[in-house]
Amino acid sequence: MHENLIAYINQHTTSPLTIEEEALIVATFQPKKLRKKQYFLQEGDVCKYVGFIIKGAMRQYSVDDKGIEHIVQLYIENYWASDRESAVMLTPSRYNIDAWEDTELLVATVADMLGLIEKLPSFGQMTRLMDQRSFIVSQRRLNSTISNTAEKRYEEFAAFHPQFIQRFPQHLIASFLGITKETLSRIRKQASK
Amino acid sequence: MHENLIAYINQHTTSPLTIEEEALIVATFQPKKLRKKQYFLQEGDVCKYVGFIIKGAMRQYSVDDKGIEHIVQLYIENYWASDRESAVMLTPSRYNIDAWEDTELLVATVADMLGLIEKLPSFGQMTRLMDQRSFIVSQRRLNSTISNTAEKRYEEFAAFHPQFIQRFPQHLIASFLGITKETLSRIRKQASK
DNA sequence: CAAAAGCGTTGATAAATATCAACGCTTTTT
DNA sequence: AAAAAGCGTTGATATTTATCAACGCTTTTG
Repeated sequence: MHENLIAYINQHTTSPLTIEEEALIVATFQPKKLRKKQYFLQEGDVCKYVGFIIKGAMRQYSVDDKGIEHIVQLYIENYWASDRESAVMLTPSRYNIDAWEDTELLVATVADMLGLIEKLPSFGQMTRLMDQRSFIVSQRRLNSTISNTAEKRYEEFAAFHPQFIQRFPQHLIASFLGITKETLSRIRKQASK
Repeated sequence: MHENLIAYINQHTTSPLTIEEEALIVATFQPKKLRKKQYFLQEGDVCKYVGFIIKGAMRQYSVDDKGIEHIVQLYIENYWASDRESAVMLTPSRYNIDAWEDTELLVATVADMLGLIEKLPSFGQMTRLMDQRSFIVSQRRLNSTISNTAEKRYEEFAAFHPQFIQRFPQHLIASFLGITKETLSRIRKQASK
């Protein structure tokens, strides 16, 4: 169960975890299963947990006045699910996070994460890298959104994230790209000619 | 000159810098002046420097096939200017960063920054916080972009970033929001009624 | 197994936004 | 001081994207 997480940490650090450190990781992260559609975080709650996905797929989204969902993040295996904004700022979340497929997670509290960062240099290094990469990916996506047409955005997305295309239905991809499902359907029709 | 930076670090850490640590900061960060329009980073170069703005204003932008600039970031006093993507991944930057006003910076190399993070716990703490906040701000902006109309996006931006509205011309704000200057002009006209 | 919900597609139409061109005003450059 | 460049605005028009409604197919649910 925890092997994936250990391997993941070791891949993202310069010095691998010692046996004792591994034990601390195992003791800290609790396995948890979510059924499809089950919430991991609900809008309005302060995010107190971080989940590492062992198996499954999740999504993070806001809901506007009209009740329309807007996907800000898609998660699959080896991704960290949580609302960093809420967890860091200790503010109520503007997002929901739920399971799109039945999902197995390893869960730690935000407080536990801070403790691990203190105690394990490797863990601190890994989370720092995650923070940096999250920003990088987000900025790229932002740049793509303000620079490109919907069509180009979809092409780029499909090229760089084929895993997501296979895994999530089109209407979620459309939402992630900031367009309607109808528009995406038409874009794909055009492109296939 | 370095007082702003020292104060900034102390504001973003739990334990203030010691005298020795302050000396190390001062020794590491070199003052640098940029004239208006001067580049701090050019597209295609690997970002090797990080600049803390003492006085002035800068912008970071990509240029598309048609030669149109798309602003991904605006910087003023107490902001850190750099392309994190290029600096972390060691890849050629897709962005330009230049001075919008005459600007005074304190500059360190990316390598120096890594050294400081190793040596000074406070500095490590501060940069971690910066990484987290950058992501948070970016994700908020992304959510706003995919969820709202141009009008709402501008309202939100004006409400949360009045400093930028005063400091940068409208066509840069428009680009930052992902719309044309004409559209922003019309939005403002509407809103003023 | 039947009913319902989820998904992708298509058509007709409306709304949002971009494009192109022109103008007046201010600031910067020569 | 004159010329050029930068900025914001407006009008006319084109393009992109959203909205609303309907349909067929598949998957899930009762």
